[in-house]
Amino acid sequence: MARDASVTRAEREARERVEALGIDVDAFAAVSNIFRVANAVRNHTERNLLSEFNLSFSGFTVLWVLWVWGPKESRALAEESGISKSTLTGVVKTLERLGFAARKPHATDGRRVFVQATRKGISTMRRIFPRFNDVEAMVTRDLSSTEKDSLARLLRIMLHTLENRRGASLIGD
Amino acid sequence: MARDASVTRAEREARERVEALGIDVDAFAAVSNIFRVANAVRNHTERNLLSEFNLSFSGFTVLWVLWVWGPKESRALAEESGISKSTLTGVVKTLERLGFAARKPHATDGRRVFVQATRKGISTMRRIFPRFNDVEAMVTRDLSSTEKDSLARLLRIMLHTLENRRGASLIGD
DNA sequence: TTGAAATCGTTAGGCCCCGAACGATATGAT
DNA sequence: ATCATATCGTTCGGGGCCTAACGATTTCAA
Repeated sequence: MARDASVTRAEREARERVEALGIDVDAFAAVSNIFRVANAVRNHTERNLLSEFNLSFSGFTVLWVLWVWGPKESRALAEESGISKSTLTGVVKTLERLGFAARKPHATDGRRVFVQATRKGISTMRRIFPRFNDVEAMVTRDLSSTEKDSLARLLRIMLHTLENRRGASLIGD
Repeated sequence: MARDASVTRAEREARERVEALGIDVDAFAAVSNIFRVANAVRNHTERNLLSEFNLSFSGFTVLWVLWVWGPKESRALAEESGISKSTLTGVVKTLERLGFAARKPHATDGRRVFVQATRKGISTMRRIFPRFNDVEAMVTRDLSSTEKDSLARLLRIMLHTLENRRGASLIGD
């Protein structure tokens, strides 16, 4: 029962309503389930873990990147965190207010700015990350190790497709 | 090369930095890749398709739910769309302003409100959805049909785990 | 050397997003 | 019939999120 992965009622309804339109149902099911899971896990984590540290999911992500990669310029930090430069400005402001991160001007280039985690930010991450990983383990606990691997692999293929995206008619970068 | 699903540099860095902490690396890889893909596809769709109709991703989702399910009460509509009641209030306001949805009071219960798609909303969805599905097909084009099925199935297992979540110590619903 | 073009991070404006608190309405026990 | 309780959708306050436009700085070609 814990492994019951039957198609949900919502999915079935959607298929019936939509099948007449010549839709790629496999792609639809895969992608819409990605959104559902991401949304659910994100909300769950924000409510039950990150709120304890006054961190948004994005704030956590940015701090995590700084923890793993060390100091980083704004542009690269934004890209690595999956948010825009302007959003990063606000997120870093919040992290600064919380004492988790600090700005540092570039030595020779007056335009650039480095962002780095403070000691407090690093020690906080060391406390949060294992608990974050506990959530990751919990939400995947009904998958075997092989299945987790397989899931990650299929998603990596999609990421690769998105990065080297062709098909300009659809995408228009 | 299109199927190159090698572990990304970011992922490798993260593993090295994090392995000492007794982390469930499989869970970490699976979940973080879900976030990456969801984020990328969402941004891509908003920029390249939905902006043409002045729709946010949430606006699109809500309208989609109304299209598939028909009129729905606010509370259920919010839940089905994966957003909170208060967020729904704002999204429906926007959909009303665009002429895509309308509110309708409940016949006997003065508290409840139905939301339904307008004719314009429905005809717009009929135009958007096939193009949305084109994007879904594009981002999954390097997966076989079997792999798409497998991906959707693994994610459904996770959704089921999240719905029937136990482990109150971690989750504290 | 100087001025056009590129690139940096920030700001402005608009929507999304949440939890908490609220007024309005309905329910249910007395 | 009354009043406590529950539930409805909305409002409020504070962030996150985007694109477009901006000033500041750097680069590079004439």
